[in-house]
Amino acid sequence: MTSAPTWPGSFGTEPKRKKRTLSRELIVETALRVVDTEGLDALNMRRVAQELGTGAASLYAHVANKDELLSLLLDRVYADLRHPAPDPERWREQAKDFLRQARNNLVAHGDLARAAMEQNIPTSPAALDSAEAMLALLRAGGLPEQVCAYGVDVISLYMVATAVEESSRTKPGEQRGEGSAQPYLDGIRGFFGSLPAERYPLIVAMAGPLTRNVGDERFEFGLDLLLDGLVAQAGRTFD
Amino acid sequence: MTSAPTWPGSFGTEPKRKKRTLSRELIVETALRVVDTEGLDALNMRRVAQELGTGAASLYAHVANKDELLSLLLDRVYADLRHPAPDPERWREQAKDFLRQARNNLVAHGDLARAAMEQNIPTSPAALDSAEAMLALLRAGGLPEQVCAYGVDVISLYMVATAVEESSRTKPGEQRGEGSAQPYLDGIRGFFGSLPAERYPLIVAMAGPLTRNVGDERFEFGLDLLLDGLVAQAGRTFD
DNA sequence: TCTACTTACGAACGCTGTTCGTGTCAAGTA
DNA sequence: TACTTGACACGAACAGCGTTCGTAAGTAGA
Repeated sequence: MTSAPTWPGSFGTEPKRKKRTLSRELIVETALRVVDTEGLDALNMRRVAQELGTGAASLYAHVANKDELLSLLLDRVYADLRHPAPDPERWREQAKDFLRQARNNLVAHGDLARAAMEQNIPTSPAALDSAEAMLALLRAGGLPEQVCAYGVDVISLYMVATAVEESSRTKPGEQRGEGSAQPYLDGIRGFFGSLPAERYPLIVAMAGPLTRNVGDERFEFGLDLLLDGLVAQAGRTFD
Repeated sequence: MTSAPTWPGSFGTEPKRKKRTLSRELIVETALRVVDTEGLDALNMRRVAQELGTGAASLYAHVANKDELLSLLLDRVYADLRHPAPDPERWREQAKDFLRQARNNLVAHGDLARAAMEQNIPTSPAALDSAEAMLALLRAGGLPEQVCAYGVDVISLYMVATAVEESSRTKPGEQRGEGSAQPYLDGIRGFFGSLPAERYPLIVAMAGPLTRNVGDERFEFGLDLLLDGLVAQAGRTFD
């Protein structure tokens, strides 16, 4: 097919094509989708730009750099949390529910948790809301201020660390499900069991318990451990 | 100065220069030095090769890739740990000593802890030795098998996570010391204090306790919390 | 001496984050 | 209406990084 000739400056020239419109929110949502489907390591400026039908350089009008994009991603995810109204009679169960929620929320985005590990101090709006909510629950439980202050740190570290741990057991972009970690843990179990027993008697003997994978049992164990341990610090003094 | 002419194949030819000799151990030690002085982000194959007076490609005869180098680095660091002989009468104090040792050992290498976060299951010789030692201590305390199995996971996560947290408060390559985290925490304290009190009443009111920085108090708090909490799980049943 | 294997390592490749320079568009002003 | 300014869009290019490929050198064994 022969293309029609183009006449410069002729009457009725076709109007210039409108530039596409980006926004910070659009970029963040797109980046989150990339992480969800392909994992954190697949997230790069070109990949996000490709999804948006533009070039990587275009993103820099809206986000300073990739680090900022990651911060925005995390804040976006933390914004999905619902904060309970503290009830002194039920603070403990509320705390556990909230932490389950927080962890599931983070785990739902696969290995994004790895980025969360590097930004543990809450500085963004949603993360601060989350920290405030957790503090409120611990205070509702009547724990002393300093115990709550240190406690919220320990608890947060645990929550994020377990999310990282969980994500390392599934493939990037893969949805976490009942058996998603099983193949990995089976492999570890086999590895533990095959170690030389004279050097690692306990690991070999306990390969099964070490790699036990029953729903959220491991996380729940940690929650009880943390809260029992926290309550036990109520009488602690600080110089 | 006019250079002396070079005669090909002449008598008394100067012997060929000997190729330098690398080794996996040398590469690991060099990489560790780079991390110690410049931080984890400065660690790359070219940087290590430069320190060794060679090219990055040379390293690949000894390490498969950068990931393997990181694994070797961590194993190298874990190898510095001394493992206590468990004493049932003192298992708890021994556990705390061991964890202090493990954390200080990791923290001594600055932000290398971030790499440790991504390899939480012990698979290398030294890490396995460490896990075995920790298990031995918990078992010496008479705790049930499954409690020890899950406990060693929680404790390990906490130890590594706090090392990561610690490293995020000092500059890469900077030695951790008494006041190294103070400027950072002062900044956070100021930030917390300046937040809108109607949205964040507890964070604003507790800015001081939240950013309290007294020696290893925060870590020690976590140790007691964890061990108290662990002991409290002794009677727990698992389906 | 020759062969085979191991190690050493430069050049080059693909990928990633980011900057620079140019173009486009919209709003405001004269 | 024409011009100016600022914000946004975005290709080309740059520097840096992990890694591979091909070639060279050294060593051990036959």
